Amino acid sequence: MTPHTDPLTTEVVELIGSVVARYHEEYEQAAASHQLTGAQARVLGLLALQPTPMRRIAIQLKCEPSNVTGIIDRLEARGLVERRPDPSDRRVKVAAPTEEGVRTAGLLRESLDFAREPLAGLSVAERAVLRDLLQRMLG
Amino acid sequence: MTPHTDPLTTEVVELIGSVVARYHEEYEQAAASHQLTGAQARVLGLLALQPTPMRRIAIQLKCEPSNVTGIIDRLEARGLVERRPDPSDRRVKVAAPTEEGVRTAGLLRESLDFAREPLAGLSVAERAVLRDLLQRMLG
DNA sequence: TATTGTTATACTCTATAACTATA
DNA sequence: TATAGTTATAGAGTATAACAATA
Repeated sequence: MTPHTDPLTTEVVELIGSVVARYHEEYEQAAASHQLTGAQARVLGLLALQPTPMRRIAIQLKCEPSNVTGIIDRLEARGLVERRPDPSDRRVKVAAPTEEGVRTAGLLRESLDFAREPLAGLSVAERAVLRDLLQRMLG
Repeated sequence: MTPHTDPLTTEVVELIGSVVARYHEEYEQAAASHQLTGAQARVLGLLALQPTPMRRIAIQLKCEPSNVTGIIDRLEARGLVERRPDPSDRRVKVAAPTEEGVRTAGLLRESLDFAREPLAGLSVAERAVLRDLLQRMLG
């Protein structure tokens, strides 16, 4: 019922906190190495998977739609993203990465060494166990 | 050498991304439930462990010292933190939580359900395995 | 001279509310 | 009338540079 009171759980909680801190640090660093903010890098990563309407970006970022306007504005000013009309609904604007945007998203992904490097220290079997435990943690 | 190219590692990397996203979401939510921003909650948590000079807070937050001034200003205006002189060096100001700050930090810690709830689904042995794998990942 | 904390400035992200153009 | 996107506004975090007080 209250596993957070036992020392083992506390230890795991703190380790997760460390993983989160490290992940963020390296993510921001990777973004900065391409002159992008974290939010810009996140959006560019999304769009590299699939061109996306403004509204949907806001949902995926869990932020207000008005914020997306600015983020896309800045990515567009950098030539990494463009707004396209949606033929089926003229209210909608679909954000899509330009060629350079796709390239930058690829580099960004490669420079995210976080998981690659530390996971190299784990065997295949251990990585499989980690995957299963994380999956169960996330429900 | 390049474990990120194999599907298993990719899966683990994505799971870690999910853990990070969920951790942040719940952290911000817990902070907001006490009318605090994430940065304010983080600093209050630090100070609850130990009163800390401004400079040191900046180092622990990995940000510029000038930012800490504003964060402490806002916590001080809320009566959660106070600045104390350091008798041994009159340049230094030590930020310390007030009584209410200590109380708020405690409530904050309790409302961080993130790890408590999902970890309840793992057995003690599984939590121990998870702890060991995370420790090795973090080097 | 070097260090601590602050101020001033500028940019980005964030939420809220009001607006427009479509539907 | 409802929805998609934008604009306007205000608050918070961030970095940079310059400054006062102290070491």
